[in-house]
Amino acid sequence: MKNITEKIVKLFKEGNCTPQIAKIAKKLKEPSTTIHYNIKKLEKEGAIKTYKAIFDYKKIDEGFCVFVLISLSPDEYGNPEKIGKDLAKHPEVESVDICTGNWEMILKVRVKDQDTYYNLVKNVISRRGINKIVSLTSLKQLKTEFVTL
Amino acid sequence: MKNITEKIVKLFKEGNCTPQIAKIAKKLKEPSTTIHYNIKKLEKEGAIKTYKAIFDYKKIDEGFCVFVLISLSPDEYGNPEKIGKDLAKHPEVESVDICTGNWEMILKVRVKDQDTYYNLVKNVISRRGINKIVSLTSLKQLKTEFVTL
DNA sequence: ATAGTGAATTGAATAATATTCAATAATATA
DNA sequence: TATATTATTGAATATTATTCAATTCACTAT
Repeated sequence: MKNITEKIVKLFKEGNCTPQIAKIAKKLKEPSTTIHYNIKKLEKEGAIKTYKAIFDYKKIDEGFCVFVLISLSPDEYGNPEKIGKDLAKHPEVESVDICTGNWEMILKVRVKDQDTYYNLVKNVISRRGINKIVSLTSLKQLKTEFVTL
Repeated sequence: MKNITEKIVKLFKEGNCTPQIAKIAKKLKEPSTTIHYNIKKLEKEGAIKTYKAIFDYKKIDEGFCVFVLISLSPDEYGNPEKIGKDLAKHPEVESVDICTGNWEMILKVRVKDQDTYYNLVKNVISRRGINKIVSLTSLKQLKTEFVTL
């Protein structure tokens, strides 16, 4: 037995999906060529970044979800994007935002369990330039990525 | 001219996409029927919730993104999901999480601009049961929904 | 070990869908 | 009003998903 599902999940996280033009056409009661034209226009304008799958993360071994509020050390205020882009490279990181307020950065992270998260904090998140972090663990997700669970 | 794009964007937020089986098959060098079988299995197990589009939100008039940390009033501690599910109904709300720590709930919200957000806070987020909120406005998004921008 | 069971893989045939293209219509611009 | 640009659409084609049946694989109990 090949373990294909893991590879599929990985591909689905970033894309490898496509619009259902025929179904959209039926729903909107328009010709499929019109829908096709408008979708391609949205893609060319860059309004649509990609098409991807949304998961029940518990079922793909990523049930532990944490919001990480990050306070940067003052010498990093001038270039928060450098740290942010580094953190964004990690596949466990769902989102990276540079923010206003008491925290300069917010991560949303998905891992298997608390142990895995602890290792991520030690090995990835704790680094020079990061002054303080507050971890808010999600106990229950009611909606993600605009999809109600 | 019909304004179809708005309707398409709305449909794409929750689904109306589908996997690209042929392309995945080529990437993984497996027969497309094998890929098909494995994807359908993931769907039946409920591991895949839906297939949808990811946007450059600035280009679809949702450039203002805020993380809302919510403190519930003590009489709501027993049933935070009621408020959460109500909030999840609103299309501006990308995610709703029940959390540990100083805040019992975290929202991620996307609207057009600060004015629209102000109205959302007044009309939707401020309600009985919500004790205190802290809004962390995203100044720059480096990664969203696992997609690097 | 091995027979038996259910699950996974796969090729061939078919059904469904996206895409291309050219014609027309609508809108914007000068 | 004339002209250029953009949007809509039907018909033809290319691509892709899906179905089905056959085979292989993995696991369990004897």
